[in-house]
Amino acid sequence: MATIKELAAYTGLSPSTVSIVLGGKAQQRKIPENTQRRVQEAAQALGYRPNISARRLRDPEAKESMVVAVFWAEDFRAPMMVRFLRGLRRAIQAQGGGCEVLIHPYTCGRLREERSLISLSMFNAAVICNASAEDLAWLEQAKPLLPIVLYNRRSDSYCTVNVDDARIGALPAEVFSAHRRRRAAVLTADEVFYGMRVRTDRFLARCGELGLAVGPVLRQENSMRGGCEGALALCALPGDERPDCLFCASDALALGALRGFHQRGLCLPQALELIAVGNGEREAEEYAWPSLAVVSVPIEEMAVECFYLLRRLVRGEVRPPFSRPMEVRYLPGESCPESP
Amino acid sequence: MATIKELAAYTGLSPSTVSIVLGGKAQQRKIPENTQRRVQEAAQALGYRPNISARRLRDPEAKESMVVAVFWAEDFRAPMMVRFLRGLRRAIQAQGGGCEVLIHPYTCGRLREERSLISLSMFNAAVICNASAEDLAWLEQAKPLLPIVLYNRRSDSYCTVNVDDARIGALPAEVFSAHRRRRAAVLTADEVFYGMRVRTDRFLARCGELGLAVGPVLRQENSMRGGCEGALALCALPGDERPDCLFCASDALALGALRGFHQRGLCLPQALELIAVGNGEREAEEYAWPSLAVVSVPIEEMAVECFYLLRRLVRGEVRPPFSRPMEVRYLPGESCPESP
DNA sequence: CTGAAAGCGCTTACAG
DNA sequence: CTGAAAGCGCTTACAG
Repeated sequence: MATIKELAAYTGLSPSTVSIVLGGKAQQRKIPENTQRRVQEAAQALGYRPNISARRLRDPEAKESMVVAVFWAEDFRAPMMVRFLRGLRRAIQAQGGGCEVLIHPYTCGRLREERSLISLSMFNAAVICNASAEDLAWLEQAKPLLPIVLYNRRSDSYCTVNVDDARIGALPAEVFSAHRRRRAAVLTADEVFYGMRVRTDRFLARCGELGLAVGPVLRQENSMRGGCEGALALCALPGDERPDCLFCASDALALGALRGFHQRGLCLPQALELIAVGNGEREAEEYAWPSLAVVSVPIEEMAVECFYLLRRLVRGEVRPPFSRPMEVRYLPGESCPESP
Repeated sequence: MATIKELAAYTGLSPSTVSIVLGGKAQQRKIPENTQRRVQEAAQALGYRPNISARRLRDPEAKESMVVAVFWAEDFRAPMMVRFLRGLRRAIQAQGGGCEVLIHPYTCGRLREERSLISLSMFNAAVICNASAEDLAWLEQAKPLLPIVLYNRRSDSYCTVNVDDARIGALPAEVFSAHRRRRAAVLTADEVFYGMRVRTDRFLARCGELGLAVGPVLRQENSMRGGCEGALALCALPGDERPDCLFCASDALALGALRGFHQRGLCLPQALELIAVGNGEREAEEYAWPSLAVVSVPIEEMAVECFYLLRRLVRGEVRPPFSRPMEVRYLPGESCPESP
């Protein structure tokens, strides 16, 4: 990678002149066309690429601004990143900017391979989302030296922003019970983090407490396809094993399940009430047919809190571990209406 | 913002020692606990925040890596960013990494306010997505000095990656005509860029060429809500004005329309065939009920091409303007099956 | 155990 | 019109 110094040597000009031309200030500094051309040709010939860090180091405006990395799993959870970034953006704008967002997609379970978390020279702080148990274990031991907030995970040594997973599981059970449903089923996916298990377990336990029978707990790929297959499997059950209410672990599963139920002519909510964990776009839930009843995960608000927590961490105003709990809300929908 | 030098002055230590402690190398350099504490306390007291640019400037690994900014509109198009980032990530991984992605949400029409495009000290190159006519006009005149690729826009002075908007409009007309449909309608939204108008105009023109009557051209908010309202409006038309085929300008509009048609008990594809511009997640199209027939916009592949073009631009291997055309594909679905 | 010095690549007064 | 010098904030040999 050529530097300005090298271009200077190559052209026989000084670094100052080269810098002026490359910075687009030739006009105001009255550099003749000819000199400009020499510089441009040299840049082309030597493959010059400006060093952004060096430029930034000199830029007084840039000094105030900090860089926050968002680690997000590059799997079925990718679409949820939109909601998170929306919240993050909101928080940054609310403080008048001054924060750049660096996206770091990563493979779940391989957070340890992300050198940037160790090198300390890529960003000021990081929000780590979607961490697996392995990733968390590594974090507990590696202890990166920069401010970190974990999104929707528990930790004894980091700052975290959390939802109450037990509540997410209990709520649907209570609604189903109030609606006098008799047999509940669960449509979920591989438990990529501990909270998912808590949701399912707590749903089942609460059903038990309320006298609801619990039908099958189906585990499918966390996608619409998985949801659709799950629904078809439920419809294939013999009549007495068929549930009349269903807890879906994600919007994707639920939306796919709607298709499966349509295919089989099963009528919601009459034959089956459905409540999903609302982790997708609200509009997709509302304009589904039937619209989805959800226990809504406030992803945008959680992103805002992640940012605030990070800021307090950077300023030394909070010391980890610290957990910021967030409320989940139950939003009825046609798949499980308020007054059935 | 305190610097290491200031911490050194404050503690009476040298900048070297402070740096060693702050870099987490106290152990290996045998700095006594006590000195460490002094440094940490000073950092706390003075509100020290490391300057990432300065660190990066010294990091030999970081030197190779470049920073690409993605400008994306923070409006109804936000969800499409997921597909774009997926493609970008794929391209970066294919070349073995060495590229950071900076997300720059912006307000459409206000690109001119993005100082980072002028300052040159924030990133090496940029992909500008969703630019409005105003934004494009500004770009043509302001001519930022860094490598820029425009996503899905036309330009006389920039490199661009494009789909054939005329083809996107013509294709559905041809399918409807082959299916012997008689009256076509359009459900679209405000034309936030020129290509959208081309799609609609070309659809209408092609219908005319093929002898298809054209019913109303409805303009709604580009969202599921808008789509739903559009569908309800279509159903409210008197019988002889009601279309039997519909071209939707986006997946969001189409998915919302499906709900509207369900509400009115309109049967797809019998009563009405529907083809959408496929700009959303493929899975949402396939698992809709009925599944959507789409003219698919290859967003991921376009992102890959944006990256390649940017790389060639950075290396001086291509000179703007240059347009990379991308193929669109027609994917039948239940809303407009191959053999009706 | 700690410090003085050099240098990463760049830009900007300042001087000529 | 162009160049020599200083300095942005940091880390790392090197010396003691």
